[in-house]
Amino acid sequence: MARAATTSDAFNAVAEPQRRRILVLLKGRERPVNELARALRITQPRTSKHLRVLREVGLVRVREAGQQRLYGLEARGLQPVHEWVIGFEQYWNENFDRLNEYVKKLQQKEHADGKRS
Amino acid sequence: MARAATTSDAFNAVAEPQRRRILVLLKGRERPVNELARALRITQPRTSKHLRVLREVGLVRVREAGQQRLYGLEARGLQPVHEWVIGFEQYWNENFDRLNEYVKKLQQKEHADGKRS
DNA sequence: TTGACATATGCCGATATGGACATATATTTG
DNA sequence: CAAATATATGTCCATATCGGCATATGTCAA
Repeated sequence: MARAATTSDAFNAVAEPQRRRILVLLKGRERPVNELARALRITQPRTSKHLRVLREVGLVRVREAGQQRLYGLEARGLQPVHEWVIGFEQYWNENFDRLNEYVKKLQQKEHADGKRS
Repeated sequence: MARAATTSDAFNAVAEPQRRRILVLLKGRERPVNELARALRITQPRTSKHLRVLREVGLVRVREAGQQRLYGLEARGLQPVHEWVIGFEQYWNENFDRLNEYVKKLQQKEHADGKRS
């Protein structure tokens, strides 16, 4: 077998730096391809290809506007990523460390109390 | 130029399904390589390679324990991902839509009041 | 219709990757 | 030390990409 396809879901689409930048640029307002290309300082073809990936995984939508196409953010597609990551929040949060210590102390106390009674 | 390296940051490390599963398995407790391999039903070498990637981007830490190595979650490495994604929350949240409508109505009201006064 | 402008695609080259296998390296035991 | 157990690595294969370039497709204006 070979390398697994990587441009098939939001996680992979977002793994590409340029694509992340595109999404950031689309916050708030739609933009035509050339504008994005200029902003990112990359060629138009490359921009179109990234946009295609983003479109295929549902992170952007297109709207025809005369001779140009306006790309807009489809943020809902980022929810799976958010939900997955948020599942780890408690593990990096300082509060978690404190809670952990607290629980530890509590257990020691319980232990002591247990012995005592 | 050629393809950009993809296993150099958390975003890319997490783009791989198996690696995501490994991280999930490491929530709460450390685990030796073989246990992970069995749980994921993938070969040990493959598991070690995924762990290497995760280690290089700082998402897991290793601890020698006799003849085995215990891998533990280093959730802090996921913060950049979380922070990036959270920046889009308002755009997918329904509340945002409601807030938007609310603001719009408020502005109309202000407008009306302005006219009236 | 022709020309200018905006995008999308196809093709090629260089390289990164995931996976399977065999094997090297360590550590613990007998 | 030798055997067993646990991991890490190197090699080979097939394929997925990213990027550049040339070019096809589509749209609007004169």
